[in-house]
Amino acid sequence: MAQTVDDIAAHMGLSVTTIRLVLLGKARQYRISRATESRVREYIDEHGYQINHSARSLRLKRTDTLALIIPRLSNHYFAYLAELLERRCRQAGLQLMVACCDDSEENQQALIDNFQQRNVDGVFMVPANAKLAATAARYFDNRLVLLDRDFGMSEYPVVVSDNERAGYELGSKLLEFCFATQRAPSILLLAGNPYMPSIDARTQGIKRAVKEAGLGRKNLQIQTAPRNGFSDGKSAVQDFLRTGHDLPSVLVTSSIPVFEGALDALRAEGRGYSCDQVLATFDDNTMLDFLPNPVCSMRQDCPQMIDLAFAEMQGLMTDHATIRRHVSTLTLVARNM
Amino acid sequence: MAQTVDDIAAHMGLSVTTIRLVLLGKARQYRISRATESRVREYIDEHGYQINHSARSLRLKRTDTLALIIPRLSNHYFAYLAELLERRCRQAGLQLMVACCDDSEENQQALIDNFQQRNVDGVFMVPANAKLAATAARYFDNRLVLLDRDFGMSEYPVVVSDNERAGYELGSKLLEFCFATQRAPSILLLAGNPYMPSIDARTQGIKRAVKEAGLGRKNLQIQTAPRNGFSDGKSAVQDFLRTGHDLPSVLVTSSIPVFEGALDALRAEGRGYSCDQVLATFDDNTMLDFLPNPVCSMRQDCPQMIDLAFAEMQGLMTDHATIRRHVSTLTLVARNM
DNA sequence: ATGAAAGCGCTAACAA
DNA sequence: TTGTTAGCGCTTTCAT
Repeated sequence: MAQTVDDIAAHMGLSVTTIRLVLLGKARQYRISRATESRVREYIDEHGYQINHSARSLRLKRTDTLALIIPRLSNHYFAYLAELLERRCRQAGLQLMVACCDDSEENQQALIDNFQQRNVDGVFMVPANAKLAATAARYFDNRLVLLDRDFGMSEYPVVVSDNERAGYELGSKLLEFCFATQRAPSILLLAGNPYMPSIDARTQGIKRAVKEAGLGRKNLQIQTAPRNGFSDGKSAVQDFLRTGHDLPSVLVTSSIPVFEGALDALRAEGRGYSCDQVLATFDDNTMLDFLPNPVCSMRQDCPQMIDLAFAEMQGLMTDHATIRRHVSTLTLVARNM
Repeated sequence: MAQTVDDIAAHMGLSVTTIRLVLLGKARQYRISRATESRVREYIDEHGYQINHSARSLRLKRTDTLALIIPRLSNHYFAYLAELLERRCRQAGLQLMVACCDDSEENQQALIDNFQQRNVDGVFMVPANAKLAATAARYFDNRLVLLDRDFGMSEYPVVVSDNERAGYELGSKLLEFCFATQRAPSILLLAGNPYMPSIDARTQGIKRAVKEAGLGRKNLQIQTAPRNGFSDGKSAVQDFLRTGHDLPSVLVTSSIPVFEGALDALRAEGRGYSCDQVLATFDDNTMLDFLPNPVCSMRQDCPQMIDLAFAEMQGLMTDHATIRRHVSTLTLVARNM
């Protein structure tokens, strides 16, 4: 263990106050004599001093620590959010603790308990459901910012993407492409966990695009899956093919992991899959640029989302700012089309 | 703030010891009367109790917290390591703090200072250089496990992949494929930051494969870049093409971000790039399955690496275990070849 | 079978 | 211009 302020004071025959004022750089400003100040500075330069954060936290009832609860880091979207938020926190002198709940409600509750015990100053979270968000708000005295999923609770600040509009734009673009290239305007949407507001909004957006194009329900087939992972995409495709359906012109997935699982299954099953198959997904990935197919993706503006979320948190930690709902715009990225 | 043990004791007219013994489940085992125990249990069930971790840490000089320092989370390899380690720590009742140093030595030093002040019990890190590893070992009383990069310091436990052998296997496979498909046996290696031991080992492995195949230096061209990011891959390709070289049959990259940058540039520049271009990279990505080219990758065994690393840390935190160097084996994954 | 008290290292209020 | 002290909530040791 490093030296404490008491140690230094004792060794130098001074009081803790004197040492502390020098340490805080308040020496000149307040009252310490030049001589004393430089003596202390020298001693510290030589022997070093590292503050004990546990003690400071106990005293101040503040840990300068924030938490981020996400489903998983192996999903690039969440990893990128985590990277951006970690950097932002660090720049502000705060420590970020990242934890994954694997989309399990029990895990998320356990994490909330844990972060409460560890006295984190505030929490960013991708809520598993509305109830957990409410619990977290109570535990953390409303220093809570919700990310990615909007359960419609106006009591807490939330930062989401405009998923309905994204679905609409994506759907419109895809149908337009079908008409332009003499493809049948038929879409298969693989939706992981339709109970999540973000996934549902995306679905609704696509439905609206189909409807406004004057098309009907046979032009849009929807295959749902319990979650948003690789295996969900895979089994969704398998389930779809098993029913004897032909593959529609366009395949849309609700997230990158679902996209990967779906393509994996498609390539294995074969059945009419080729480079002509139009692919589309929500979220983005550089590798999509390199596929031979026509590929379309809706990219979320992660830097903006994190900026907004962090600003909200800063508001909550200082003045009790107004609670706001931020909706960030997605960008359509089209390749080979 | 939640209730403290003192609060509960005061409210119930008991002493803190009594409350604590019940809380710890040592009531029966020790001496508390059944009546008292159930009274206390009821009270706690009703009013709840969350331990104050700051106070506990101060007293015990132990935070039950570990740190992980990696270059960045937007690289899937590191994100996956982080996810696995976070889960492993959580299962052991420990908190993991993940921080990104962006491959900057100053950032890494700052993070080491920060984690020292926060009294973390141990640190996992991808060292930027040998000196920083030594510093960290001093700061954290040797509770340090190095990951991914082996600077040859036998004093500290380290978990790495067998990069030389991976390079050799990858090189051999690629040359073999060239012969089998009547391609000229020529390789271009794009190596991000050749000063990193892992990258250097990969390079040496490929060199050995070329040599053992009876080929010479004109069969292996190496273009280096300062780091291992997207822009490095991009500029490496641009630099290579600018010198008027033709693109060799095989393009190998030292990491996925370099791969992405390289392909991005290739597709833009055009010059002889097609689906016939053989591609290869270290590290793995599901999307590689979907490229039309012959693609080869060397996949690291992240779960095993994290198991080994965590076991080492547990050793360091209990008995002072022997310092070990773990070398994990990579798996070759070939597509369309 | 239960209680009291010291002390971890820091901060802030109050003395001198 | 500098010093003293209480107390944050917990754990541990020693008394009753």
